Amino acid sequence: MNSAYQPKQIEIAAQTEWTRTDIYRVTENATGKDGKPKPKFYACSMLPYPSGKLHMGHVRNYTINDMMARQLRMKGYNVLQPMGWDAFGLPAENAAMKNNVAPAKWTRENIAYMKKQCQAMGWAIDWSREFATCDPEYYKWNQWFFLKMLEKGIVYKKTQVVNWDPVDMTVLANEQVVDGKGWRSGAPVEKREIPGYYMAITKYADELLDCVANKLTGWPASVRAMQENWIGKSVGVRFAFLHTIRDSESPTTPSPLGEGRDEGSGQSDQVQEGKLFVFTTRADTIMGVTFCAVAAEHPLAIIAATSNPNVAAFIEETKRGTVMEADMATMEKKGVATGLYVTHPLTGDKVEVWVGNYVLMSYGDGAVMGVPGHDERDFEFAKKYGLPIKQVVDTGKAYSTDAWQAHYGDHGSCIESGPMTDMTFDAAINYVAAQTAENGGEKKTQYRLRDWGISRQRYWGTPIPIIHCTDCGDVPVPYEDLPVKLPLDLIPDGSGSPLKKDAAFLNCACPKCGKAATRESDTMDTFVDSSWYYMRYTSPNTALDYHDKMVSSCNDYWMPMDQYIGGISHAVLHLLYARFWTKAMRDLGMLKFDEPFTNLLCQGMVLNYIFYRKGEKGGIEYFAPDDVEPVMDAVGKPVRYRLRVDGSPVDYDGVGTMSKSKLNGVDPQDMIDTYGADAARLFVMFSSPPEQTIEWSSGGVHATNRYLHRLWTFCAAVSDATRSASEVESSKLDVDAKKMRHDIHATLKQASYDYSRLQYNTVVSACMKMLNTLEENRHAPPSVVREGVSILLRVLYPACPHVTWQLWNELDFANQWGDLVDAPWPEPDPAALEQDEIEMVVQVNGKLRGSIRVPKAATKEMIEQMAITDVGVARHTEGKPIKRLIVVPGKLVNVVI
RNA sequence: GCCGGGAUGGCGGAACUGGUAGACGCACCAGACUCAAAAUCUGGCGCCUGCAAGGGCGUGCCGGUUCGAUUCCGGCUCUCGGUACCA
Repeated sequence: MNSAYQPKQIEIAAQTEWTRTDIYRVTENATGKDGKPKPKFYACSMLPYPSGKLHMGHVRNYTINDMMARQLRMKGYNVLQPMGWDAFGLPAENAAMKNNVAPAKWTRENIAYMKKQCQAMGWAIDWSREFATCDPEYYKWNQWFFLKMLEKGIVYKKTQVVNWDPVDMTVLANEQVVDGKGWRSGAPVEKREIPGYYMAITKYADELLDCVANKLTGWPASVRAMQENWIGKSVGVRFAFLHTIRDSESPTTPSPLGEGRDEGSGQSDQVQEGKLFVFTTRADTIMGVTFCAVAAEHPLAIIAATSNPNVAAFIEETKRGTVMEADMATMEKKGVATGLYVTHPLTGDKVEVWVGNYVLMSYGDGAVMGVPGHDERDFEFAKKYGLPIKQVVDTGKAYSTDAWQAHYGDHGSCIESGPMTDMTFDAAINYVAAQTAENGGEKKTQYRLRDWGISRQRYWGTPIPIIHCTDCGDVPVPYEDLPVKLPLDLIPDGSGSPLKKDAAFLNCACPKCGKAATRESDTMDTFVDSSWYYMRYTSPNTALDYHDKMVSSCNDYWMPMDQYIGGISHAVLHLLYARFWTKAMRDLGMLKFDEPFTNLLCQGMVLNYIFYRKGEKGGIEYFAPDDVEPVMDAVGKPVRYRLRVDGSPVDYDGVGTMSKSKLNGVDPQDMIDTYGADAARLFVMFSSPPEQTIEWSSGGVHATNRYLHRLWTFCAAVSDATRSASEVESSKLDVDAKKMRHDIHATLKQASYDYSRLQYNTVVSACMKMLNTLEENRHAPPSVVREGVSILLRVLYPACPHVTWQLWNELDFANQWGDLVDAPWPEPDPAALEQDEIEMVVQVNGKLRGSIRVPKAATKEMIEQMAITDVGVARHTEGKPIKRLIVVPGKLVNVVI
């Protein structure tokens, strides 16, 4: 065999052979060597956005997936590992504007390049199942399912609030808002209400929550907690303050927000005449109400604004700014009195209505009762505007209205509460619900979760299959006319969707009356695409029912998915939408299971430095870290940064996830070109455990490269001597050979355990230890060396499939065990793990003072005797009485004095 | 703001259920080989102290539980992810 490791040559040869034999293609009827069906294992990663090049997050994600898939295949599973492209989305439109190229062309070219990179990485992907979400064959089913959900009432239309750029005259994504300003225009962003389609995920709130607790046992606890908190179930009372307020301009109460409301959130009758409904989890504090606060969009606020200029001005002011929750929650709490009064349902007192910017229209009824005595936000608000603060709950601790204290929000017993005085929390809640029942009051469950708005005023997405007819209204596109195809040659210009200006797309006939009509120009949120793509993979396009069904019959074999892998950034939105979508498909009779992902691994983010500069108009421009260099002070600490090309200054914005928009992604191609895919894969796996965030640094790739060179050189050196070595006979080995076998098998045991808990960085450590052991014992009996090499190659193979595959063949293991891809996973030999003597450490008062070697069969008394007579221990115990002796078998002795 | 993570040598990280802190590597230092460099090989490497044997300190900060705490509990700091139109 060649004496030098040549990664390029080896990797191309291996990949060529794998492609020739189509070795990673899987079917639903695979059988093992015993003729029995193999158990299936579906291991899938979140699909990449084709931004141009793979970045390190992709390499990490798909190598984790690949290690799992390859190891489980060796363990006898029928493993599916597919790949596809999340091809719709904003970055394609940005690239189109920047380079004057159509999103379709840009996307397709990126996919072609990134697919080559995937293949060069040697991932064991079944490419026969590949597709892109911008394929009409795929997004047709987004449209089909949208219409099915519309029929079922899961899809409905209402208004939505969006970020509006008044200069570019366009809707902005949250990401396109920087410091409250449009990213291109630099103009302050405003809120604007427009119509849109919604999916009623809140109808499933209870089931989604219940399954988090009872079915998602293979998910990380942190993700389950995040989903629970996101759904945010709270139990309380919804009741009304009565009033006689009327809009002076119209006889009936207006509904400025128009058509529907989130039915699941129970917001259907908030504008009911004469009643101001509020929801509260603290009905026990109802006697402490000193004001009511409504959102700026609330009907009472709108009515007040017609006659009160202060209110009108305040409502106008709240329109400034963005729709982002982080902005809403951190801004200064402000309000204005309306001069309107409602009646307290229990006391009959007059309570003034305020408009507050901290009241969210999207939660509950868009109105709250103000109890400054026991709610921190209300307390702040009351202090600011001089409203009365009244204590009505005794928490057993001192109370003063001077400053808020955490215990004011605790449960206790009611005081100064008239008929409710001395009531417990539960009694008070029941009492309020009963007393307000006559006017619609009731105990109620409220969710923080909102329905999913899917309409986007953008070009590069799935067209929403609706036709607007002046006579018939909104008409669904007939199923036989699907897909509504997206034109491929448009180039956006930054001022609204180009679909709105494309007559060929827009103009059509109404399916109902045949008159001229207009297509809906909004497209779907890309989370729609990612809500079910993993089921389309299971339906290979060779399947008979692939073209006329959303998912083929093969989906029943592969789903639910055994292991899903992806970034922690998707812990809530994507993973919640996918769960909802699955339940909706189930309810349409398409699936037999409730949850799509049995086990979930959330890999940590790969972070890199972020550099930017503010443009003249106020917009922001990002720079790639590779194009930036630091300027050092005398001590060698970076004080500022500049562009390499012209020395102009740029600002440093800390570290953050690698993203297309921030230009801080790192292309792995240089690493692959210099060291090969195996070294790159090994480096990424070695550098940290899968779930941990990593700050990118490339220093260290050459270490894994060095390791693979050492491995090759070692195998070449022992090749001739060990090729025809016999089986190990453990009883005939000398002490050194036994020790070597023990080390190899103990390390194998550890590595197998680490594979099972997906801790791949220590698997790599184990491989390094094994090579160290082999090198130190290169003159051991050939049978023992050969066994050691056979174990090392199989443990390393899932991480470095090319070099190990080549060595496996070179050393003639293939004849013995078969192709490495399907070779049996090695098991540690119990005989090799046996040890005659065990080393135990001895502590004095918990501090390490010595160590003893004890026979395997030593009794507790023998161990204690050896421990207290140890020299290092005696030095510290001299002259002091021993109070206690703690023996942890096989580990340590602690002498307490 | 709210929800969920994280913090261990100069650096990446290890330590499985409360039981030897720093495995495995990187960087660095010294030596070997070389005309020289690279590569490779050997040894050293938490901090302070000591000629050494040894001793003291040490897992973001403050406190607690325990024979024993990186690990459990309470309170902080900084940082990362998400926050519903980035994907």
